[in-house]
Amino acid sequence: MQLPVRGIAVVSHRLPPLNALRAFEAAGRHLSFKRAAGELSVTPGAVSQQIRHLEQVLGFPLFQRLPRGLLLTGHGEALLPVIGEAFERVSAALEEVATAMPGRILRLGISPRLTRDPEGLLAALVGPGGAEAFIRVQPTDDVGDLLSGAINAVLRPGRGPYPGLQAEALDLHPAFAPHRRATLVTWPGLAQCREVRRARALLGQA
Amino acid sequence: MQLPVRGIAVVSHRLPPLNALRAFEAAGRHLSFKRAAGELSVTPGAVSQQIRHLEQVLGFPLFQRLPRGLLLTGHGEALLPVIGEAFERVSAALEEVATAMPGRILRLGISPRLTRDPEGLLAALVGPGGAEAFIRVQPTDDVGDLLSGAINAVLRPGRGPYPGLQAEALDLHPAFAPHRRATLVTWPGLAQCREVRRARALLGQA
DNA sequence: GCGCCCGGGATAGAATTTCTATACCGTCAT
DNA sequence: ATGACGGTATAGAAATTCTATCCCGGGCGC
Repeated sequence: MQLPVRGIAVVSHRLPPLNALRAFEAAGRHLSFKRAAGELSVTPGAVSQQIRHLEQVLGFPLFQRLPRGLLLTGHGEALLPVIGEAFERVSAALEEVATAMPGRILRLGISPRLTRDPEGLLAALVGPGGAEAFIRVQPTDDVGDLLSGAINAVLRPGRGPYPGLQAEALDLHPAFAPHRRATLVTWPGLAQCREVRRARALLGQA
Repeated sequence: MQLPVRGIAVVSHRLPPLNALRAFEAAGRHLSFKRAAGELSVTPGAVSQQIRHLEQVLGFPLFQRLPRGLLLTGHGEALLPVIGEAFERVSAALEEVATAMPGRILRLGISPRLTRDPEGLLAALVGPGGAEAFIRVQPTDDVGDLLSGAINAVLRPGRGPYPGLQAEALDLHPAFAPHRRATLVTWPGLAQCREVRRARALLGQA
């Protein structure tokens, strides 16, 4: 009895490469491989490759490449809402069920203008043990670090604007005194995930 | 600017490993790693590993393992319909848009009792060129070949039953004369995909 | 009661996929 | 004219996925 041969594209389900769909969804939402890469914490080359491969599997282009950014083709426009909603529903269901995903680490920048000791402040907020398991802070307020994928969110003074990003004004926890307000900036694709919501709850006033 | 470090599980989207979700969906639908493997054209060990990894990422079990087959846990039951529907929607959208996925090959068994020359018959049905691009026939009516993943569908005389599989009675194309009816058996996860539908249209009476 | 079959589990290593690093390109702003 | 920007291509590294093989416990047939 012959088992399936690797290396040829057999019909194994009705789905194309799923990681490539994830890259497509993020790139379609941002209309930018560079920004999708930042959100997914990979390099822009990785996203470019994934999309190129997906287009080959499907047999048509999904994007029209511009000098700065992308346009969706008709096929791309037809697919993006469906893929986006599917991922949204899966993600929401997992958020409901998976109270914690051990091993997932939120890399959070905290502006040096807000505290000189981000790790100390974090420890003060969460008490001993606990939250370090899901968050890792570093002293930066450079949105460029967020865009490049070096961090996943950044707490910084100032209101923005932050085009293409999700920014939320927070009333800061008293531990930040004398600072009272700041903005938590993250990727739209991460804004609703559990770790970001927990961070928001920790850093803000209850 | 520090790019993301490989090897640690960073928050990169709200989704766990997508291939593992695919394995979960198939295993959940069949309540069997073995049958899921058959549908996905991988080995049962691959499915077992994928699910085990997914359970580690999520932090809880999805299945209760039995000596013969599986039960879904409460978490597994909560997730399966959502994941299943999400994949269904994605798949349907892709079926709508992707009129052909170059490179996808349907491995079809045709019973030697229906024809001694399955390739010749296939050529007669499709005319020169064309369909070979998506279908590859071999002379077998062994449902075990389907179950093991060696083929994706089988055309055979007889009505079944075929528990856990999708079976459809066909009025055969006159090229099969004197045989007039047969059953096309495939996996439920493949039954609606384009290649299977095209095969059904080719083999049956218009 | 025993032996065999079955489906899941574990592990080592192979194969494939995904990613990074690097250099390149064309366009745009200065 | 030049530098910055975002996409592209490629080689090779790293990670993921898979296969092969052996093992296990439970169920079933004899």
